[in-house]
Amino acid sequence: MLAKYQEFFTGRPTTAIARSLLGKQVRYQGPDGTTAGYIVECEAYLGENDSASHAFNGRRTDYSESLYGQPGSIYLYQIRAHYCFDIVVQPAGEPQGILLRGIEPSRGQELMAQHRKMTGFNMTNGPAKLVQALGIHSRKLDGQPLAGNRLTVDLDQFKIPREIVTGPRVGVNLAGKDGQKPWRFYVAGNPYVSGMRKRAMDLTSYGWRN
DNA sequence: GTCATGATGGTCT
DNA sequence: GACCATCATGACG
Repeated sequence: MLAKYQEFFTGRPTTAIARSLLGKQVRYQGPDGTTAGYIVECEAYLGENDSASHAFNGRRTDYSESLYGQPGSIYLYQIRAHYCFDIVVQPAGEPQGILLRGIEPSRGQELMAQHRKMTGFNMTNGPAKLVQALGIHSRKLDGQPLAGNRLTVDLDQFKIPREIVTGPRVGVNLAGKDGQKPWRFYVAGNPYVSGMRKRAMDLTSYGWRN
């Protein structure tokens, strides 16, 4: 199982891995129940040469150490009063990652609403929102492998996007070298994509082919 | 429904 | 002491 994850998260450009992550399912088995959702939005961070990456110019500290770990492991970090969740990709020592920015709840919606104290699309349409909705509120899982973990990604059961939209990443320094690079990917029309305009939402199919 | 603003906590120099 | 891969709110149209 571990081998399957390592294979999926290596061997192709990180942008290609990010695209193929759309429609896969994230699942977390928390103490109060299981929550899950389909990935509808993510961003690629390309490591030492990416001005928006935590590892830009080879920066390496205890804080971001897990970004340098095995492919298919968890990079869980804090930004202001919130937690965000990256999947580490590429061989160990190559600090690239994919930030999950939006999921469409598929299981444990009531639990998510409790965690978020909110309902509807606002529950999971942002990187810190989805982490909170799943029920994660610490960095305990930082550095652990996804394979066999209580926080994991299901690579076998997935939905297929009708169309994938590409654009500049959110919240990064636009003036930086790679600030405008089109390394954000999302399912066109899905209402759980962060910042999705209401008129752009496809409320019939949510942007899926199946 | 769109936009600007302030709160927020930990890390790094 | 500055910097942030953010979020919720409240003002406007």
